[in-house]
Amino acid sequence: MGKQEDINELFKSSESDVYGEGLTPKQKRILEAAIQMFSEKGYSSSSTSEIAKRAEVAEGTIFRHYKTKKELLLAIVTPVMSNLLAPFIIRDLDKVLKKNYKSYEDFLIAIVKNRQEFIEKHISIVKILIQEIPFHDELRSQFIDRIGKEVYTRLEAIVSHFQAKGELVEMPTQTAIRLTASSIGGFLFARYILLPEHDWNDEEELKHTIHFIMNGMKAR
Amino acid sequence: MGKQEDINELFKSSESDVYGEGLTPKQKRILEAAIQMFSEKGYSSSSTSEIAKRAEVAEGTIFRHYKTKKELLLAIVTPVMSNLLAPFIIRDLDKVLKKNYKSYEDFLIAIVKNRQEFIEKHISIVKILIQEIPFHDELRSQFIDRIGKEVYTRLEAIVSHFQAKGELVEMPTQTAIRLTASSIGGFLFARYILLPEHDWNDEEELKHTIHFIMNGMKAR
DNA sequence: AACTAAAGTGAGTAATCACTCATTTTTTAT
DNA sequence: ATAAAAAATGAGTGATTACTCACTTTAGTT
Repeated sequence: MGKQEDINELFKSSESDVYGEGLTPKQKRILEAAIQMFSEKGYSSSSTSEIAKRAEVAEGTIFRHYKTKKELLLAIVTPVMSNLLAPFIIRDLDKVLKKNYKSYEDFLIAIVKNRQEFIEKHISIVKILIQEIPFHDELRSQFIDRIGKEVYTRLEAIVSHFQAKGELVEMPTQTAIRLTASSIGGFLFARYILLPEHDWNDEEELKHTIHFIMNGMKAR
Repeated sequence: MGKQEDINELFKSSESDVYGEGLTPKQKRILEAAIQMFSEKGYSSSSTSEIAKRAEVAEGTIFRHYKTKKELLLAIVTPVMSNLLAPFIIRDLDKVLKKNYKSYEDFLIAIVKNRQEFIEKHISIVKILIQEIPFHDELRSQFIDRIGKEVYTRLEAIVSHFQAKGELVEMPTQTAIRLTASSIGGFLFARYILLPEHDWNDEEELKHTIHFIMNGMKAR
């Protein structure tokens, strides 16, 4: 059904390659098994002993690589958190906007298609992230401080940019961002979490969704 | 901060008054403690022993009233699930629509204000419901079969009604419902879950949100 | 007051939990 | 080939888990 996670690509090394460059085969199996279990049963209903069993590895091996169970969770979830919203964190955003996107609509289409690919590829981990964020302070503060605020700042700039061009109606940028994000987030949520088995026409739905946003906020 | 749950009102009796009419004082304290803990730490990270401690009750008392821990969860969550979407399940919907709401906009304003009150009152339990639905088959199937489908049918009728009046642009009703629900759900999510501490101007936000929906889907 | 049913108790149960560590196996460097 | 380092093991740890049960207390009825 869903595509397999590409463990190698996502977990290569956290920041630079200061940390070890590769993963042990068994370490990979541990991550795969943990991702499976966490997304199926939730973090705290998943026992390390069953993760070990699924990975066909001794339980001790898990704790050789990850000091605690929570560290294992963070190792899984942190890289997607960083990459999920990465496209929003760009230098010289203003130049990029002027060059690449002549309308808010173009910008939205590009960003959604791009993020949809990513989500599709890492849907299990995205699920875990969404599920566990409310219960782990480290996760929440990491998300809000490091990612959320930065992304929000960029989005503010983008919306202001197109408002100044007279393309979007004047309303608090905060509200504009919320409405845009809700519409797109609502689509992705319905598409991948609520009714993933439904027979979706992605192209068509995306078109409707973005037209809806544009009409809803169009300056007239 | 948040308002207290009104245990008495919500848990009076499941269906008719066939079941016992009231709750023991200790039973009430158990429910209050469990709601608190489940919403703070999640269902499976909450132990029955700590629930008992918070309720100042012997652990055995919990199991006198609820055979299992999961039965306790269902006792908490089922009544809000029923009441949350109850206003959508109305007989003679068409008459109600024609009499009470002359536009889709009026309908939306009424329904959102009504549901916002309910969510505000029972926000902890709504959180629990959202958190636990993915992990409990009984919950999910109950929600989809008994509530979801019925509500969806009504919404379909409502959207068709206003499309026929020429008020809404022609698009698949499914898509129209999704877009409407995303916009409103996005507001409620931001308002009560993502940034509950933010200084919200509810009236203003609601106005923007509904204008956004109306413009986005207006027939022109 | 006497009887009954329901409510409440808390010590006890087996199972499971995350995690440790002494030891063995495998990989790497020389 | 040999030594050193890293990876892997699995039996064992005390703590905690959901749940039971024989028993006591409370509430309601006559």
